[in-house]
Formats: sequence, structure tokens, C-alpha cells
Amino acid sequence: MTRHSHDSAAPADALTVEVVELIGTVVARYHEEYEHAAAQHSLTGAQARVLALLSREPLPMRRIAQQLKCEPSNVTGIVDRLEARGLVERRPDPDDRRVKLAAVTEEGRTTSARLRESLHFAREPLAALSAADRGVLRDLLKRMLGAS
Amino acid sequence: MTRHSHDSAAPADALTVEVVELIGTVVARYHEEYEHAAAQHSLTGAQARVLALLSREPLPMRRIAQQLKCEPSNVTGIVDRLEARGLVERRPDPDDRRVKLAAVTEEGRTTSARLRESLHFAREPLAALSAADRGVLRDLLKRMLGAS
DNA sequence: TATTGTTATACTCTATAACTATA
DNA sequence: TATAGTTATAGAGTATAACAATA
Repeated sequence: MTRHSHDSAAPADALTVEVVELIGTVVARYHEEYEHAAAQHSLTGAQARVLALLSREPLPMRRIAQQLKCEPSNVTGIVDRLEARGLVERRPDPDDRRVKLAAVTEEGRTTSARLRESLHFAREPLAALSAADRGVLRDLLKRMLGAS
Repeated sequence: MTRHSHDSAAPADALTVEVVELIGTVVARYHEEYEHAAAQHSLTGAQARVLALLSREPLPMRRIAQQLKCEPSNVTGIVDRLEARGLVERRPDPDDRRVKLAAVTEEGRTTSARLRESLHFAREPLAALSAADRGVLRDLLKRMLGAS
């Protein structure tokens, strides 16, 4: 370490820069795969994300917006398009008549499952690593993410 | 390993699933930071990416589209907006009069540099790892990415 | 003829603000 | 009054197709 700085523009050593660039490549690859998998089912990335979310459990529109980190008004359109294709439906919330619960239909569930299967990112890149290596990678990522 | 399958839906073990989810978290975090840094300079993500690209060297419009993996027609609008703000300019290519080279202006270069500095992703998360750990992470990511 | 960049068009995602129906 | 969802609006990114200038 050449210096321990508390300012926000600490000098990045070559190793850190290299790791950041590698992470950038991972991010780009991940997105390409996700968009491609979604497109194979004629879905946009945002639609695929919402479908994946709802395949776990029905959610109020508001909660979807929080998960997507976007404004609630955007969710209306995304769910509209999923609903128009029969992949999602809106149900009333028995406890609060203001709330609408978005839930996957049977077709939505199977589409979501197929989409998950077509996400090769899970298998091909990681297949190059042994189980021990994947364990090391997991621990490093966890420490990295836990730090922020 | 319960089975060695050659089909594309090989069963994912718990460890692999965990690593994929961690990578998904990294991807989400990375994007949030990038968009936030871009927004601090009143730029969209796409504009910031093009500005970063051009800060290395001037490029024909066609090449920008290839780097962004989008249609050339989209680049026209993105460069238009950067040019309207004085961050980028179009120059003729002396060797081929069909080609327009997009290049950063001086202001564009300083904006790009500030943007790079405000990308905390380089520092904070990775600061939790020792140099040795970062080296291990680099090697694992390189093997992972080289595999695809 | 083929290529480069642009224009025109349409769709989706996005944020903001105003509206409704509930609470 | 406050909250959930929607609508209206505007800006940006995206793909497709057609076009002008140049090779």
C-alpha cells in the first residue's frame, strides 16, 4: 500500500483495476444472456424479471416496483403487457381493497420455468471451475458484497 | 455428481446456484452504481458508456454500435445528445468520406474522468479483500470467463 | 453493388405529476 | 389525510426499414 487515504478517490492499484474490469465483463455477459433468454420467449428484460419475481409468490404492484427499484407507475404497463399475454393476472387483496395482487398464471409459471432453464449462465461459465473453486469464489463474493 | 448429462438442462447443485445468485447481486449492484454515477453528471447509462468508449479513442459510428451491441441507428441519437451538450463532436474521416468519427471534446474528457472517479464500485467492495484475495478472485473470474 | 450514417416509425422502459378509490 | 394503483405526458433506448452519400 502506497498510502492509506480517506478521500473517495483512493488510487486503484493495477490488480484492483483488473478485477473491476473482469467484473464489468461478467456484468455484460450476464446481461446479454438474460436479454437473449428473455427474447427467446418474446419478453423484454423487465418483463422477464417481473415474471421471475411473481413465479415465487403473488405481490402487490407496489412491492414489484420496490424490487425493480422503479416508480410504481411503470409497473402498471409491464404487468399490463404480461397480463395481455396471459402470463400474469391481477387479483384483489381480500385484506385491503386498494391493493391489487399480481400473480402468475399456469402458463406464466411454465414460461418462467423454461426461461430459467435457458439461462446458460448458471452452467457453462461455472463449469470451468471445480467445486472447490466455486466454494472459494462464493466466499470471496460474499465478503465483497457484505462489505459495501 | 449425481449424473453427467450432455443436455442443456444439467442439474445445478446448491453451490452453483448460490454462486449464480451472488453474481446476480454483483450485477445488480454494479448497474445501480453505474447509473447513479452517470446520473450525477446528468447522463444516462448509454451516454456514459459511449463517453467512456470515446475517451480512449475516436470511433466511427459503426464501431460504437458494435461495442454497444445495438443497431447503428441508435448511436445517432445517443451521439446527438452528447454532441448537443458539447461533450462529443463528429469529425470527418480523411480516408473514407462516408465515415464520421465521434470524438470527445476537452469537456467530454474531463467529464469522463470525473465519472470514472465517482465509480465507487472499484474501491469499496474490493477493499474488503486482501491483495492475495483479489489475486485469487481475478484468476477465478478469468477462468470462468475464458471458458464460455 | 455494397457500405456508412441518417431519418422515420413504433414499442418499451423510465420519471413526474395528477387523478381515483380506498383506508 | 394518507396510501395503492392508474392515467397522462414526456424523454430516452431499442429494432426495423428506407434513404442519401460515398465507396
